[in-house]
Amino acid sequence: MSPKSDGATVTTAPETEVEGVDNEAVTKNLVFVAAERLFALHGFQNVSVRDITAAAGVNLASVNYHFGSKDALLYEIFRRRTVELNRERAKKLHEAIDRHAGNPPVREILAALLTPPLKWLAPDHERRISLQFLIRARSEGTDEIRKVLQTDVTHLRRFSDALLKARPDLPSEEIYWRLHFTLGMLHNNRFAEFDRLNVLSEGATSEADVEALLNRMLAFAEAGFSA
Amino acid sequence: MSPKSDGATVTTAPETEVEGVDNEAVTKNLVFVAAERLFALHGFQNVSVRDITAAAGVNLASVNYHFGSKDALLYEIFRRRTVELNRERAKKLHEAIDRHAGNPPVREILAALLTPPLKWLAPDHERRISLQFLIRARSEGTDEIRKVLQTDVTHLRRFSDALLKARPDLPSEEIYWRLHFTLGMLHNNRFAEFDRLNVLSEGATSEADVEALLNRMLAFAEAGFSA
DNA sequence: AGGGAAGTCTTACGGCCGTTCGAATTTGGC
DNA sequence: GCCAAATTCGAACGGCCGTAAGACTTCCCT
Repeated sequence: MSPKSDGATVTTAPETEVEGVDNEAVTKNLVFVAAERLFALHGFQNVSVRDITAAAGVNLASVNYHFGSKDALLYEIFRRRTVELNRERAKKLHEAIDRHAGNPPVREILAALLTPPLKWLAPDHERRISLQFLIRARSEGTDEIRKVLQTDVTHLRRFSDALLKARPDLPSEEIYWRLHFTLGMLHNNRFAEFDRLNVLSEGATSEADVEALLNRMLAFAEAGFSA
Repeated sequence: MSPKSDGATVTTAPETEVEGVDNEAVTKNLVFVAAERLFALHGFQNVSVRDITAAAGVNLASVNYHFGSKDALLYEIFRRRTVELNRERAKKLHEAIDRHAGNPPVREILAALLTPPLKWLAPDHERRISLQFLIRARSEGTDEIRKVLQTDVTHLRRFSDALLKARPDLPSEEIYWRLHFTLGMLHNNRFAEFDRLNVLSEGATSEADVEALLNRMLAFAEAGFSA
């Protein structure tokens, strides 16, 4: 039987790295990791199922057997990484809310939004490629992914609500627009854009120091919210 | 003979709209306009040569006859629109430089950078679809386009130089990063992102008022540069 | 040890793609 | 009106793609 559309058969957290010893679903993980990397580097349309299975060292039919289709594979990677990233963000946001009696300042809200993805961006972080994947999937994904992005704003609303409370003096539309701008800054962090920036600055900029990049982005965005 | 790789045969400004009456290269223009629209709406990989020629009402072979290949068609659209946009930006920048004795303030530099694309974004502007095309081509384009974007930073350097002069107190790397952030805000202006924003704000935001959007972006970015 | 489920493998089908070719047609100069 | 060049047209070629079918192997449970 084909294990399509289960999502719950693997009970013990199907992480990227195989836990402990070789257990079940080794092939599925190999496909998942290889596909994520290739999609992130070359885009969804430019990577064939044959490319994925060859890079993973598994049989061609593995993608359709374990995920149902190429589209479903993309969607599953997108879903898992999005959930993972948003969980980190939500955790940081709630910590900030608790720390400030339910009404954290703008900078802390933005830090909860930006810190997780920027940490993933670190050169040695195991989720570095995942972040590139997510950025790409946002604009190059399938119709289903695009529909989810446009429809499901529950995660984002947590942050807009917090910002509305932190700056009740601002019109709500102003809050939404500035959040939109901030997200634009974040989503611009693609490898290609960094390369462009490095050429422009003649090597004076480096995205390797993500701590400094985070501080810069926070300072820029916070100032924008204080305008 | 096939008119590949000429670029100079049409001497009288091959604009989108056919000038005066029907002259030469009508088919080429039909293909150009149809391809630009389809690429902007659905992405390069998701639009076939057959889609383009069908939408343009011309023969299938027209793309290869007039442009050489599908890739070359994409590149020509990208090149023409980029030149057009950057010319408007450079004109505004030089006007600002003349107005301020060679050293315009940050806001005027940013206005020169952001005003042209935001004007194109107006609902009734004839370049509205061109801007969407350019934003898409930046991340989904061919290797050649990506190479040009990364290599040719001469246009961008005009703005970074002006910003360096306007804010000599800031470290140069700081200028480059903030310019990078500002461009990220700009490139986030895709239809899909506007839709998402509209859902989040429950209709409170509207991208139709590009004048207001420009002012918001300028205020945000200028504040970011003043941080 | 047996048997069924789960997974892997080879192979190939049908389809859409970009591109090309040669013929047909139109255009422009004389 | 003629001829040559430019353009348009119909048709097809070769190729890569996602997916499925069916045989085969491995694993696990009783």
